[in-house]
Amino acid sequence: MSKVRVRFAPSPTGGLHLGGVRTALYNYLFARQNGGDFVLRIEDTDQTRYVEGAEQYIHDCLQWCGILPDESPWKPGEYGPYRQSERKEIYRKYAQQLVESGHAYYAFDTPEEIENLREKLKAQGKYNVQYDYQNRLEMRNSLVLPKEETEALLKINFPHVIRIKMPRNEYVHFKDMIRGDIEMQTDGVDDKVLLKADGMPTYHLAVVVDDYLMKITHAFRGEEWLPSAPVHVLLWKYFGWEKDMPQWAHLPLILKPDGNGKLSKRDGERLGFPVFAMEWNDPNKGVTPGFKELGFMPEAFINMLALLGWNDGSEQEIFSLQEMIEKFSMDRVHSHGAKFDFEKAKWFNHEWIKKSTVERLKPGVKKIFEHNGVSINEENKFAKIIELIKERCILLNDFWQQGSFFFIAPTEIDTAAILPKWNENKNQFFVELIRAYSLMNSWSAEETEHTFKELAAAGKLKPGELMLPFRIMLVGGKFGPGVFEISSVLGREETIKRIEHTLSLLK
RNA sequence: GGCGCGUUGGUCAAGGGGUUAAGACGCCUCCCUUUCACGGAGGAAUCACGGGUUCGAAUCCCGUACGUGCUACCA
Repeated sequence: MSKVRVRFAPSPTGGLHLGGVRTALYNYLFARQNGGDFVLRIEDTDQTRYVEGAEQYIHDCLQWCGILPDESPWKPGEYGPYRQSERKEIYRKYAQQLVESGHAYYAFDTPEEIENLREKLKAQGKYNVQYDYQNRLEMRNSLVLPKEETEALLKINFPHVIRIKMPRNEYVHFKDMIRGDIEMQTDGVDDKVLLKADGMPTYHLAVVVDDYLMKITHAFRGEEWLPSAPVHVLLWKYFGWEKDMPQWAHLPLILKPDGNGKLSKRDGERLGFPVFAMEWNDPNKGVTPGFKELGFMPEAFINMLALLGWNDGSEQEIFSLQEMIEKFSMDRVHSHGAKFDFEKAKWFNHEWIKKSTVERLKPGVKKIFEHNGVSINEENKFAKIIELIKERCILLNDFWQQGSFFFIAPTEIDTAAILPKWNENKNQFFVELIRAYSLMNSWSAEETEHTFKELAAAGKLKPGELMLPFRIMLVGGKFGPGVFEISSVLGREETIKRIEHTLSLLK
């Protein structure tokens, strides 16, 4: 049994969306689980859609997710190059081999001629408007042209493609790791172009040749590839590589949360959530933020993604990468698409924030604070703050909203929430509280609470009615952890200053 | 239109001939907390439809409907 070898083959045409990351993740899990290799290959044969910088971006996304493969396109590697544009010559050689064996042919039809064919078929009311066994003999290709003419055209480099000659009325069988045995008839598939006029291969030729040359044992891709799978299976056969054909798995689609259809970038914009792992800066279309920028932890992101289409059969929902490697199995991946639910995605992140240690959270949270103009000098105090507020943060960015008041005195005090029940007795209480606090020997949450309650009892006031005003004085509004915890972190001086400030506002 | 794939609460889903049809998200009620969360208890809500097979079907088979994908010199 040869070593397991999988590949992830994105095309550098835009941001890395949810489905792409999930395909990469499943590839990664499978490879790690079996002690195999995970190859990253770049499908950049469509030069019209190629976007500068997308390769590096894909690399960065996978790195952020923690699932970078062993061999990247930037290292030569054992089976490189990994950019298909750099393998151009290889594909031509194999395509010609197919022509020689009679499974493919040269086609010299111009785009207009193809268009004419389509128009003609439509006019005849034909259902299948495609270049196939029914009409290939009426077209301009090496099947009908005399040998000399074909050679002459090739010699003058007349624009041409190489098409596969799809057999008529044959059945192609293959096994899908998720769907089981699949049988498809060849008639439904047209004579796919294998090599384009610009010399680049199409996906159909490139996957087969690359998977063979790179010794791929398991090929996982989106469900949208299922209809053209017979072409690929046939190609493996025509090349005589049948025994090396990888095992297939066609992954379910990720669908729009509302309505129907595949999740797209537009849906994210429309519904207000990201669809890319990381911020994607399209040179033509501008910046689209990703899960990372929104404050997702990579652990939560891949956990959520993995569970969108797979579970281990237990009630467990929170998995670390390591646990996923241990428990993942392709035969428990669903065969149907799943609608993406952003609320659930946020729940995963919340769970991960709660479960993460302060040490894990610290660097990221620190960056957010620094981004907001607060530099962290006291590590211990910062750690205490994170511990105090992490359970109420759903996204990493919430740490700022939940914790900024520890560093910056609130500029807006919600006095409207205090005023209705405010009176002279309460005012007096806080004046005395300031004095009592300034006389305390030490400063802890327990002690400030004790002093607070004692003073309230002395003034015959209910502590409960005083705690809300106190909270608002310290944080500006009705939120945050326990008030005495807050004042203990804030320190005596700052606590008193904030009480005084609000008191002056209430006059 | 053709072909492929699919269909368990609003969403993610377990379950693969006998179950009171798990669990999670979201929603609602209550408790805890005189903030907000966290936590705890409870609630509403589901086997697309029609035929078979069977003593018995969410589960197996067929059909229909619906959804989705492909039907490019895009991947």
